[in-house]
This record gives sequence, C-alpha cells and structure tokens, in this order.
Amino acid sequence: MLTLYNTLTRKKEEFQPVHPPQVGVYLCGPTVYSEAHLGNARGPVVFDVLTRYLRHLQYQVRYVRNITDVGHLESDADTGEDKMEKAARAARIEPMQVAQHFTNRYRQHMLGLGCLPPDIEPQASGHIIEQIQVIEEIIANGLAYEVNGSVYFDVPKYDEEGKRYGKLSNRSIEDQMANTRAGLEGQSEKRSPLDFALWKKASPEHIMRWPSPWGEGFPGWHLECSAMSRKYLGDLSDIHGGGLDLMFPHHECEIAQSQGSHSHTDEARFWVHNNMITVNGTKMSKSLGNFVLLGDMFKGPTGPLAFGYSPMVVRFFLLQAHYRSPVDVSDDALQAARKGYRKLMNGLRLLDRLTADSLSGEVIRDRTVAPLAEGRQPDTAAGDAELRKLVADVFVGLNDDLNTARAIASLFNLLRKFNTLAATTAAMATVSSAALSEAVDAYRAVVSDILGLQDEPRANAEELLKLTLEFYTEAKAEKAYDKVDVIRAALKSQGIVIKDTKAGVEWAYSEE
RNA sequence: GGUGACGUGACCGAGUGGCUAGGUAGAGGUCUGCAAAACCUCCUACGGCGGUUCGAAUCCGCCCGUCACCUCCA
Repeated sequence: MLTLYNTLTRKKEEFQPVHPPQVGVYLCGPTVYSEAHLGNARGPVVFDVLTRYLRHLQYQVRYVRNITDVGHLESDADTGEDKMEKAARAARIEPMQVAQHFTNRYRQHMLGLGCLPPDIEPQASGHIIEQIQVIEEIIANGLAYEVNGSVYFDVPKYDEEGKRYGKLSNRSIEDQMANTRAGLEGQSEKRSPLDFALWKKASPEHIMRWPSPWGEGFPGWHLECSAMSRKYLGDLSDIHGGGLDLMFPHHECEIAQSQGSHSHTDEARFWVHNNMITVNGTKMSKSLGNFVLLGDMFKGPTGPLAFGYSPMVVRFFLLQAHYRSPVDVSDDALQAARKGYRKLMNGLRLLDRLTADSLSGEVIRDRTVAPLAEGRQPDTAAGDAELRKLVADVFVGLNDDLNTARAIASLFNLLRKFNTLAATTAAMATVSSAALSEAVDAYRAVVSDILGLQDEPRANAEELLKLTLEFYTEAKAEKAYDKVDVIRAALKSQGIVIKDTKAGVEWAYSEE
C-alpha cells in the first residue's frame, strides 16, 4: 500500500483516492519566461514517477501540469511588471511568443527527461474567465474586497473565521504580522499586509490585460492553480504538489482561495513537496544565478559542471535521492550516477537474454537438469523465495513515500541476483522459470515503466557503419567473397547499400 | 526573530532502537587469449557532549556547523 508524506498533516499517510479508481494530480508548472534549469526539473520528474506508479497500481490518473504564462509580478510589492512582459519587451516580441517559445523548450526538455506529457496542460491565460469566477465567489463569501479596480483576499478575516491561514506552512497569523517586512509597507490599497492580490488593475503600459467586473486587469499570483485545479480535478483533488519553496505563500494562498470560494476545501487531500537542488550546499535559483540550465547541462560543460550529462543520467541522478531530501549537484555525484544508470541498463539487456532462454524451455531444462540424477527435479523453493523477496523489496521502497532511492538500491540487489543466475547453469537451476519470469517482468516494469529509465543508445551509427565498411574493404581485398556477401546482406537489411566506386567504398540508403 | 530541515565511511546517498542499504571510487581474488563485464572478499561510517534503554545513526537535552521558507523562485 502506497504511503505519501502529506505536508498538510506533517506525516506519512496511506494513499486513498477521493473517488477511486480515479486519481487527480496537479503539479504547479513552470513560468515560461526563461529557460528551465535543473531545479525546475525535479518536481516534474518526481511527479512523473508518482503518476506512473499510480497507474501501475491500476488507478485512473488525470495528471494536470499547468503553464504559467501570466500573473507573476516582478517586484516585491503587488505592483510592477509582469515577468512575461518584461521578457517580451527585452526581446521586442509578443508576450505570447515568449510564452510559446519557452513552453516548447520546456516540453522538449521534459520529454527528454522521460517525463510523460501531462493529461492536461492548461495555460493561465486561457482560464481568465474561470479565475474571475473564483474571485466573484470569494467576494460573495465576504473574504475579498475591491479597491481601485484591484481585488485582494482578506487574510485576517479569513483567519477569524477559523480557517487558519498558515495551516500548510505551519505559521500563525500573529507571527506573520509581527514579521512583516518594512519594505513591504506602502501597499496602501491593502487592508492588511498579509492580504494578497486576486486581481490587479492594469496600468496603462501593461500589455497583458483582460476585461473583468473590476475593469481591465490581470489575475493575481496564486489564482490560476486554484481555478484550473478545480476546473479539471474538481473541488477536491487527490494530490497537489510542487517545490518546497512553493509551500508558502503560493500553496498556502491556494488553500485559502479554495476554502474561500464555493469549493470550501483544501483544494487537495495530499500536498506533496519536493526538496531543492543545491550547488555547493546552496539552493539553485534564478535569483542567485547559480543555476544550471537543462539545455547546457545535457551538453556541458556549464557552471559548476565540467562535463555534460545525458537526460537519462540526470533523471537517474535525481531519483537516486528521496524526493524530500535536498540533492547537491557535482561532477563526482553525476559521474557516479552515470555508471549506476548504465549498470541498470545493462541489466535490462541481460533480461532480454534471460527471458529468451526461459521461453525456449528445452534450453533451460537441459542446462539445469543435466547435472542432476535421472528423474530428479531441481529444488527451487529456496531460490524462488529469495528471488521473490528481492522483488518485494523494490516495491517496499516505492510504497514508502515513493522512496526511489530505496527502490533503486533494491533493484541493484535484484540485478546482482540476475547476474549470478545468468553466470552458470548450476545457479540457474536454483530458481523456477515461473519465479524468474515474474522477477524479470518486475525489474522491467519498475525500471522502464515506473522509474521511466530508458536505454539511451550511445553507439554512433555512423562510426559503426564506417567500421563495417573497413571490414568490407578488407574482406574484398582478401577476395573473401563469402564475408563480403554477408556484410553486404547485413547492411542491406538495415536499408543501406554499399557502392564500390573508383574512389573507394561508399554507402547510400537503399532505394528499394 | 518566527517556522522547518539537515549533519552518515574517499564521494554521492538510503536508513522504521537490535538484523549487509545501494551506487561510485579503492584493494585483493575468480573468470578470461588480452580486456571488459559479471561474481566473491575487504575497506563497516554515523558532528560533539551528556541522558533514556539490556541495546541508539535511529529517542531526549545542550552545544557546534550547514541549509531552506518567511519576497518572485521547482
């Protein structure tokens, strides 16, 4: 049974869907005004594994990952220029063009990292009507007020009603009041410094603006997720997540908005937060400038990294730590991860052989039974039990708050067993083909389907072809025509024909 | 200041009071035409000081150190 750590209750809870077998999952997606960095990838990778595992558990998952293309203000105060607009102005293009560009880049990188596309990928700008609707509900409930064409959420009033603003991040409204920064004063429109904007009036120079009951403007920081989560996952979804740094204020505000609207829920039953990626122990972030862009990281070198690392190595690296632990990036750690990843992939190839052998039953039986006396069947009880234990351990890890680090450790133990079995016929005789095939299926399922780790072909086809042509030329020089024919036929089966020209041996794609 | 984490062997990184985490690196060995891979063995650590306990990396206290959130941030 899967347990998940719920930030809302601060403990691990058994996962039960609100409406089984459906499961609604929402991940706060990227703000598409710049290139994604490694830190931006962790949430999507973790939630990709989570949704893959939920599907493996036979749940019908609807996975929503939004695109924030509006609504993030640049300055500390609730005023200032939208990040999209700022980027657009700098590049002298349409804001939507900026959004589209980085959305495309983001999708490309996420696919490379093995993240399956979400079922719904809603854009904030496409849900202005829904957001206005939520604001109207909150106003109707007396928890928001309009000033000068802007609408603010009334945090103190909400808190007075016993809703407890701060329940997610575990902070009291008194403490928050006491710790209000001096720099944040001067937002005269707000009744309380804790209030946050639901709708902001657009200043004349603002490009991204929409009509509303309060005049032309744009939605506030936290509204889109509440509105879109409700639209696609209902009043109460199952799992809502994002980085730890979104817990406050973003997710806290989301809960307030949902409680304050007609939904009257915490928006999601489970609030799940992944920890940060650090560089030399310090959080990777755009503002600190110590980030490693995904595109650069795949090519390398960049920033603190002297080498490039493939997307799958990066994915494996992230999954080797538990999602609630911080992970520090370094060449040492990534190089170790690369070897581990390749080991796991070699295991996948070994399984193809193991399965092929088991399928041709005679081969296995001959090999395994041969050393035994006539008429005796090998005793596989102990071997089978051991194999099944190794498989079970993998799922123990996954079920324990999606502890991929433990699951991977168990996979390596299972892999060692496979390697031992494959080494000798005597070893192979210690397990039944039924138990073996179960274990093989489990390994494949976990590595490929759940952890989403695919083999990355590292061989260069061009180089291999060149090598083959050298053998061809050699064989031809030796007049070893049988070899020549074999090579020619093999290449032809790959759609490639060899052309003997006066200048030398060349190749072309077969036109047949 | 408030809230919350964390300090594990050369490196990364799991650890639910007693049972080998795992990966990488290193040493030795088996196998091998040479290698590689694989397998076996070794290197067996928990910031410090106290306490609870038959027993603590794991619980409690204090101290030292690091980090995150409290402002947009995954």
